[in-house]
Amino acid sequence: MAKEITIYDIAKELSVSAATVSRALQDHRAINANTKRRVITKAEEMGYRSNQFASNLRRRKTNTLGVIVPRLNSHFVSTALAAMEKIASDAGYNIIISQSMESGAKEIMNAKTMFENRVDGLIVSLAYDTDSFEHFEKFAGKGIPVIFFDRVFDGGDIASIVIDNFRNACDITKHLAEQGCRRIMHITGNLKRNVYSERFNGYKQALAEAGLPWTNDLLLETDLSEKAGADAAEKIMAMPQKPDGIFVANDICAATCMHVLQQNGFLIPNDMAVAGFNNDPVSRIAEPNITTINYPAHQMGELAATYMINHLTGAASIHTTNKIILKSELLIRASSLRKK
Amino acid sequence: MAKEITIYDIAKELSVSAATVSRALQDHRAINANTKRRVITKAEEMGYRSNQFASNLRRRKTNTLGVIVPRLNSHFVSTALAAMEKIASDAGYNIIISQSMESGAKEIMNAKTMFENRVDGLIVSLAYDTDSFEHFEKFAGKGIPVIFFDRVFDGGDIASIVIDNFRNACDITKHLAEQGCRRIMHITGNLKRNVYSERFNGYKQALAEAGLPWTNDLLLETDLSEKAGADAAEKIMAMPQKPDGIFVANDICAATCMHVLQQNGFLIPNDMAVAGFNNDPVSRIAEPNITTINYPAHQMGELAATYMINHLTGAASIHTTNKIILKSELLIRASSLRKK
DNA sequence: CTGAAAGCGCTAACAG
DNA sequence: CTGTTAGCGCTTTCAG
Repeated sequence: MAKEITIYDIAKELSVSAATVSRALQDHRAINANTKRRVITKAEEMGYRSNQFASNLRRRKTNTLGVIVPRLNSHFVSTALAAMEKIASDAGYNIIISQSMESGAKEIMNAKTMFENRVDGLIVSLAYDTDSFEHFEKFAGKGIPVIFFDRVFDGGDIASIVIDNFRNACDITKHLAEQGCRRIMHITGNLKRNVYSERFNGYKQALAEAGLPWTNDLLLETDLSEKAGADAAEKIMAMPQKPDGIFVANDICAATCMHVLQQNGFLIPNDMAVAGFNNDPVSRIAEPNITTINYPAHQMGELAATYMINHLTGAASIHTTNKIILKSELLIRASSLRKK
Repeated sequence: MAKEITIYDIAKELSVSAATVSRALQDHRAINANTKRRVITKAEEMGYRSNQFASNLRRRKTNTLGVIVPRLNSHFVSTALAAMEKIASDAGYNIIISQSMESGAKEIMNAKTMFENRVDGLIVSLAYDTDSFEHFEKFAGKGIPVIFFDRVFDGGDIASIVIDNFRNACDITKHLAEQGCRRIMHITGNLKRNVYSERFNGYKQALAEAGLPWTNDLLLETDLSEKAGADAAEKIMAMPQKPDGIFVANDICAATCMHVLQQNGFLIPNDMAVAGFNNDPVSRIAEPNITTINYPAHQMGELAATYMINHLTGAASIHTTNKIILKSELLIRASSLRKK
């Protein structure tokens, strides 16, 4: 393997010092334009590539953001990540990504790796069963900013970007009630997580406001996967007293659930009205189209990254704003709209 | 900000050398078990975190894989990435990800960053308009392995993981012909890319075999987005001579196209039979379910990462196997299945 | 505008 | 089993 060219090699060739080469390469203003040109040309010619490690080591800064997400392969997550990557990359930051696979234990390991790789900042959406903040405290201790998005810790004054899950769930449930639903079921994820507990609370609140009773059998806790939707449909069909409205905490699960119900002869929305959450592409393709909440995944990713980078460059501190609530809205579609 | 603890600090506290600390921390076998314990305990106690840069600099190795994809937010890509991340992470590798946004120019910049960050290996799926190999040649020059997946360069002896796009397209088209379609249209992406050109060729081959003529107006080149599907439907409805079968190169585009056609009164599959590609969740949720090709995204990601890591650890060379073709298969569903 | 020199924190020969 | 030593390649005062 060919020897790596260093700034010293370039310096020697040009009979200047390594310091000059280093400065020229960074376009330092105190370097003669002509010298710069010579250095850059020579570097190219010799096949030089800068060594980020040496630079990072020396500068004590990595220009890298760490991102930990529950899983990569969800429409919401990958959309948010795509936006973050774009912002970060435009600002000269790299992104290292890892997935907790919904496991708190894995998340702790991920955080450790990010810590040792000295990310300049960390952006996180929590795993299903994370219940300790400890593994993120280390970052705070070293002055490394941590921002949470979507799945965040309840309360506290931790920087986070969310939507108003409570209100959205309230709106959806209220809408179902207005469509004449009297037994509205809620299918959701792990209630430990803010996003699901808040939606559950919003749902209950709306039921109460509509004067509808809530009973245990109206709640189904699942992993919200495609398969969970089908399973949920089976359970619903086995219920002695069936629901006439179903509010599912994500679209993909809502779609499969609805699909199985339809295959078994139930009419949507008349026998059962269905609503999801996220505005995933499937909600627009399922027939009937699924009523949902427009979740600004792209904006959320964009904002998390922008916010982080502004903090890192000193343009604005993360500590002055603790919680950002993005606008999200109810999209009423055919799956819940009953003819009057 | 608190001072960073280094192995020297630990060494001093314990009255041993830094080398011993370094070794103990790596669980080097030539270190007394007792010493190890003391070092590890002390490190924890002092809040030590290893500095990967210093280590990388010294070892000339980063334990990082670079991945460049066209975009993160596609079901195929995020599924493949999720699988890669898992394999890499289990093997102690980090992953840094960047997206070319379908632009060859951006891809070149991404490659440069990966190069300077000294990734140990690079995994790539090409942008729409990449047509030069140059930016990857640098890697080969330094002995850094590069593996392509899905969107690869045509021919050559470059390590790549693909499916048999030609045959799959052939199968799909043949199936449509067997269902009685006589004017089969093909909606695809940029024909510069292997995946689309091969599908196009397979499609034409099957037409020829079925004795069906092909004319220019049966091909529609788009960006295969959700919106492109709707636009395509409009174009189809404006065609003087409409197709009776449509083979779309991805499911999401097929789904929206089909949806708009249905809204305008066309019956699927009887007026027009529809087929997609990828086995995206939407293909299973659209009504009727969409005939498609089961694309092993997960396996592909898994294989790319495994293959890369085996090469890096010396377990198997990338140079002995050039091209891996994964099994993929036609899934016939209601969108193309006509009653006899 | 340029150079000399020191050191970021870690690892790996080599020598005991 | 442990210590000594010499860098990895770069940046950045400080001094011209």
